[in-house]
Amino acid sequence: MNLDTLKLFCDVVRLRSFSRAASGNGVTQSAASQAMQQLEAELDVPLLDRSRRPLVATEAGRVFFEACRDLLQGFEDARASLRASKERVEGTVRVAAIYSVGLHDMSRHMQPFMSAHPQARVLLECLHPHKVVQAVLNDEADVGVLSYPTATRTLNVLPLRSEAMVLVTHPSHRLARRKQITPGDLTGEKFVAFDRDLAVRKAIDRALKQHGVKVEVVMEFDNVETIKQAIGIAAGVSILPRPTVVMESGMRTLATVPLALSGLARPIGLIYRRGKRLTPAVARFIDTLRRADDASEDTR
Amino acid sequence: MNLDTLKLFCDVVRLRSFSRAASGNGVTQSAASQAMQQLEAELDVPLLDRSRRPLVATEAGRVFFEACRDLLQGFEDARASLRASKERVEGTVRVAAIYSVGLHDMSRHMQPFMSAHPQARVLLECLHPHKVVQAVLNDEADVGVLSYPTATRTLNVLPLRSEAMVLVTHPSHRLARRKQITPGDLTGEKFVAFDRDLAVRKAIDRALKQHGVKVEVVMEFDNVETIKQAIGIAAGVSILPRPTVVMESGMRTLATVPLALSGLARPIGLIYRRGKRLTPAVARFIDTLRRADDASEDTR
DNA sequence: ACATAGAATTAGCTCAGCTAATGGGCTAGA
DNA sequence: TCTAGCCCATTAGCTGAGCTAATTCTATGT
Repeated sequence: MNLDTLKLFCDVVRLRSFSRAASGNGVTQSAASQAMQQLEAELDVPLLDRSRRPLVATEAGRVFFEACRDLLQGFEDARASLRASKERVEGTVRVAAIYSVGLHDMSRHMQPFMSAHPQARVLLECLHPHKVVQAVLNDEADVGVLSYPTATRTLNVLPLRSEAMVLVTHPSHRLARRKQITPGDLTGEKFVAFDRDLAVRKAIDRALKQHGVKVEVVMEFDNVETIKQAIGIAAGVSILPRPTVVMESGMRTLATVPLALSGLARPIGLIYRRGKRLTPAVARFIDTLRRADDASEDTR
Repeated sequence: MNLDTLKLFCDVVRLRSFSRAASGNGVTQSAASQAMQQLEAELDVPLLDRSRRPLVATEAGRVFFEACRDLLQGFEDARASLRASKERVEGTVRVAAIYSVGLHDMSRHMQPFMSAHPQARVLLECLHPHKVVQAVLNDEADVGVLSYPTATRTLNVLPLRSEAMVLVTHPSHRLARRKQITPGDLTGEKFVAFDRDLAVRKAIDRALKQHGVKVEVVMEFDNVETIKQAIGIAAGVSILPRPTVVMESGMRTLATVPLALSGLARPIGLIYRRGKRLTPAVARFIDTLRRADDASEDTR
């Protein structure tokens, strides 16, 4: 059962003529005649009364004509809505980012992309690190931006930059004025840490242990914002990526001190599904991100 | 664009599997794969995300799936309603009859047909003679029953019977008591005639003229009932088919006298479109009619 | 009755779409 | 991490559904 046949049938009924309907559909009169006979055989009902000139649809033919009309209309509608949704998705980039990157950097990087591609849409969602990975795996996001990205069988990684880690303290803290500190200065300090299951926590712990430093963990949080608030009420110090505290540092609400802990830096990367064929919009978005981070490298 | 392909697509989405959908539709996995690729190419949109196992529909795929679902449902509905309408029409006989036959005979003939074929439906419509022909020509009736039927290129005739014509008078008329009359007895009588454009009028005029009789036409009507009413008020006499006045004759409200006008009789016949293939129901109905009229022949 | 337009029929061909066989990529379980 | 198994993609080759061209048949108007 072919939609072209149904279209042909509708035209035959409308035009009351096989030959005109046929030429209208780019086939011969013979083809139309055969198609209609086959249709009638398939449905086992005479649809057209050929004993009159010009031919007319039978009762059944009229019923079927109405139905076909609606059917074809419905199909065209579906096609149209598909085209529309395609346009929409084509120009859309769905980004899942961890809080600390999303809140500080993404909006900044998105500006040049948006102005360069006005037809494109960027959907940014800030999530817990684990959720970022899940979102990309479930194809709820085209790309994910997170720290300490790890490639898997299904995920590709594109390193973006490496963020320097600094000591962050309350402005009145004894170390706040120091130009530089050594690992040993931190011994015994009250420390506001990341949650144990975060990669950044493990990296910091490893670095401290490597330098033989032992701190007193007083609080644990899963995001930078809350840690900053804790430092703000002088609950302790912490080690955070520099880009996440530039604003507070500038406003003197928090103090930052460069840290000489070898190998401690937070790598930021971009992940996407390995198999996935990237749309032009997504490809250009990734390009924009890489370009921006190459220009303002913020390592060490 | 094939409905089978759309069905296959729906099954693929539902079952989340090419191979299961394929075997469900009686084709190989290869065929399904090719069909889906072709569908996606046709619509220029990826409908299925094959990079995950089990596969899932893309956003566009889900949209199209919904549409296809409705489409296929709609088609099946149309098919079903077609089947239903076929059944209905199959068992229906649409009869168009002239008043004088319809009112007196048809209901009588229909009884045995209906009881023999309880599933059948008979629609009887009583019309003006010209309208009877039109109804059959326009396929608004399967068969027509009328007097003086004439075959044409498009109409076949099946003679049913020939009705004797009798003189009909008011009971108090001077000729009412006569056993038999000769043509000459009618000379100068006030006469209630059929309309000039009716075949029966022409037949009566021809017969009277043939016997050199001249009557005084005082009224003209296009149907037997009105003529009978006119006779009932003693407006004049008339010549009518005997079957149309048996009741009035029995009740002595009108008088009937046998008429010796050679060649004057009203033939009743059945007409149907020449090209038309008669349904079993119509064929059996015609059969019933012929049988009944053979049994109770009412000629001369 | 004839002419004409338009549908049915027929024979033959072409390619859309199928199968069978094979190759490649997820995914799971050791 | 490696491997087995399942599932989809790909390819080559074939078959018949559906097309065209040519002819015949039929309804209708003159």
